[in-house]
Amino acid sequence: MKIATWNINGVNSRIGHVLDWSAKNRPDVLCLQETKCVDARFPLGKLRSAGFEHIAFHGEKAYNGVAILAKYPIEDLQKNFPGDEADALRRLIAATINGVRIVNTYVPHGTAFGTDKFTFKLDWLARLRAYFDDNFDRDDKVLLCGDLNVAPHETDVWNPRLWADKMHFSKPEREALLNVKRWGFVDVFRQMNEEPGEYSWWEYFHHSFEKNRGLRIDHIWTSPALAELCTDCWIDRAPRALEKPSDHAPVVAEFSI
DNA sequence: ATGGTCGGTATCCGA
Repeated sequence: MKIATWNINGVNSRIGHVLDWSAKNRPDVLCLQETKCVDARFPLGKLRSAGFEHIAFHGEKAYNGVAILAKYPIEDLQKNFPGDEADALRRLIAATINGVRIVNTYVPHGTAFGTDKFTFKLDWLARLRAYFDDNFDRDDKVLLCGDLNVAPHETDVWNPRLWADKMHFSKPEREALLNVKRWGFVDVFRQMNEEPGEYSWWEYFHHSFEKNRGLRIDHIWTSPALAELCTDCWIDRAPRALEKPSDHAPVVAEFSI
């Protein structure tokens, strides 16, 4: 079973890239973030034609939005945290597919230190941890993926000294994300890859991609039980080099399921 | 260490 996560930065603007990449890489599940469209504008027909018979999505006008595209049936679909208001930002969608509980998230960016949006980011990550405490068992097959908007370790940042006090790598953000990880998650990308210089996001400017000045902020984390079944995990940089790319690259994991 | 660059239904905002 091949599961991928990709912040697409506008699913309608990037539909060609999604279709091409899916045809070539044939994921069984593709989790998208930043679809940036209301449900009525979600390109359901095109994605169904691409072989994703089972699709769940949860979007809003212009911002946020998450989706799960799958070749197997989707069970126990959940949108946002239990108890969220109906108008809460669309940042989480979860489903059980082939016995794997998949939680696809677009963690808040944070915008700037000292703002309400930064507090919202830290609070959201605390809620994410509580959500796993309340609803999940480490002995089950559990997978958290998405744009987690934090690079957890120095090897996940092209220049840790420069980024030490910047958004995505500040101490409070790293601590909040590592607190989620302490639920019991295994970072399956790091389980499979120890080398530095592997990133999933590069700024659009300063030729960041060409210089490989990026951050690893898109992740696939699993429960220990599922990590044992992981056979490979990689970041596919190819779509980031295309014309009009998303600023993020897909992260892919394979499991012997 | 900056200036720059995207998408959205937009002429700024969020990233």
